[in-house]
Amino acid sequence: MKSSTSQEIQLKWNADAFVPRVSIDLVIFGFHDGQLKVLLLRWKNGEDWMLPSGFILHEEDMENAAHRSLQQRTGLQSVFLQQFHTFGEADRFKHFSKQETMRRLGFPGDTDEPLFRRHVSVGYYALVEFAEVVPTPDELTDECRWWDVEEVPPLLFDHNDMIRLALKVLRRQLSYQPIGYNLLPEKFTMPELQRLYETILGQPLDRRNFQKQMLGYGILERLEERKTGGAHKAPYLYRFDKEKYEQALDDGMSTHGL
Amino acid sequence: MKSSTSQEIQLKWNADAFVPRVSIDLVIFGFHDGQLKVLLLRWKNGEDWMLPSGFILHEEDMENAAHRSLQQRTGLQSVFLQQFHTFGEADRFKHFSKQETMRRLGFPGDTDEPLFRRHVSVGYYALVEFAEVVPTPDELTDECRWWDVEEVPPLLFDHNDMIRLALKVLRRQLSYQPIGYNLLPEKFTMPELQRLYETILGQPLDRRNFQKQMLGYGILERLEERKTGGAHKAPYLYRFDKEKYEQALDDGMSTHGL
DNA sequence: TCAAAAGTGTTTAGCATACACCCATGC
DNA sequence: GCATGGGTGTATGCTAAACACTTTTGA
Repeated sequence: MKSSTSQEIQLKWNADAFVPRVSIDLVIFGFHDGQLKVLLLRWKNGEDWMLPSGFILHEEDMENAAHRSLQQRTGLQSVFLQQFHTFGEADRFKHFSKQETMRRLGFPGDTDEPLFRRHVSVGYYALVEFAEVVPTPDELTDECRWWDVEEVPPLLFDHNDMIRLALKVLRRQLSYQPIGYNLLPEKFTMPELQRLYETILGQPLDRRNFQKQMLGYGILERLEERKTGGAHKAPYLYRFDKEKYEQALDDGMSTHGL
Repeated sequence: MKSSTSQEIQLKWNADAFVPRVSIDLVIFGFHDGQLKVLLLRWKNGEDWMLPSGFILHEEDMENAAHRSLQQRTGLQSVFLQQFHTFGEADRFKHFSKQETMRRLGFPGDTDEPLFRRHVSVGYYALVEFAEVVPTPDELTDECRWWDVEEVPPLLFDHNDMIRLALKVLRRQLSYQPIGYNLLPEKFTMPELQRLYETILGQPLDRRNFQKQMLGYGILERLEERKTGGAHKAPYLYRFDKEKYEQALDDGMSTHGL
């Protein structure tokens, strides 16, 4: 753990550019290798991991700030992004105290570092296509990579709570509106889609019922056979009907249709 | 519209005591006379109405701040209070521009009044027992009273949007968890409970199915007959089983069980 | 030819909807 | 006694859950 003074870091992060006291935290979900993944950042010169976060520019809509931050970490432009909870506890330091956290992150003493002032944080979760993401650290972090949701280490602040709640909301959401458009490649098989659902829900589903349900939504378009190396009967490929998919999303919930 | 300088108002509202840039807005629902009501405040010396709002003390949890503000407006201590959305648009002035709003509220010129700086606002909705509320204006308002949800006038800021969304979330919530504990007196009849549901949902329900569904939740306790002046067959009185009610709430959703 | 994965259709059960009859009370 | 509101039970239908057989393919 090398020394890096708070000055050093402050230089690269201009607190004045942003609305103070409000932050955005992103729980970015991806799906790969039959596992649900979440994107985490490792703080400079250390072993501490955290969620990607962002701040709101003075004249910027918060939702835009969330999209912008997501874009900066993943390279992705338009994805499923949903506000799920706002965290407003006075003390949001969980595994380590504020003092301890500052020390670990290279802010010695009790400087009045804007980063460590009390923040209210708005949590968003995103569903993105794993293969298209280019994980990119920011000015404060050394590394950005996917973690298996089941293997997330103790994170800084209350970020473990955030992931847990995001997952809870995601699971509920799954039951009344289709999800998958942003988590899978353009063409996918029904078993792949099913595995995605099973992974998110954490429980096995019946193949036949699943297929019926999905097709029942009327948002899937079937293509031709799938050839590739699969060592068994070749499954069909499907594609989402963007139009109808969006429709189904709106019908379910949405914070927009005020 | 009398003159009241911004100084006059600022004196009574100490912005330094609170976390800046974050506000809390409360959509307080009550039920009376077969109508869903919402509690509104009228700004000093004017005709402009708005939602009760609050701010977070520096060392205070946001949820506590919401409860505290609610307590101050209603006198009620423990009620159903739920965060439903955080509003983060850069410009949250709807019916009137910022300039116009400041003028109407007695802040002439473009003083840098903390109240009118850009805020991110966390919306909570509350369900309270109408008869127990003592509507109480705050330092910035002259009047606090109930409005029929259907007859709410154009409000300041984006407060009409907030009510609309709160109602939407409340309706959805109603479908997967019981509600009513905080909106009705301790003892109530099944038809009363039904009228509450019908009012919230904005549609008539079948008496018999409604009763079955409610009793199915296993959260109601039936008492003896109801005597009073009702000009027809006396309906039974019921009471919520607090234990089981709380249980049912937790089973449904909840932002707590992280 | 066999195991493993995928495609398809039928039965069943639970819950929500629709609906009808009897009882109490005030005018 | 009749209109109004309240109490209760049954029939129906739809959707979700449970379940079995056939087909393809590589080893």
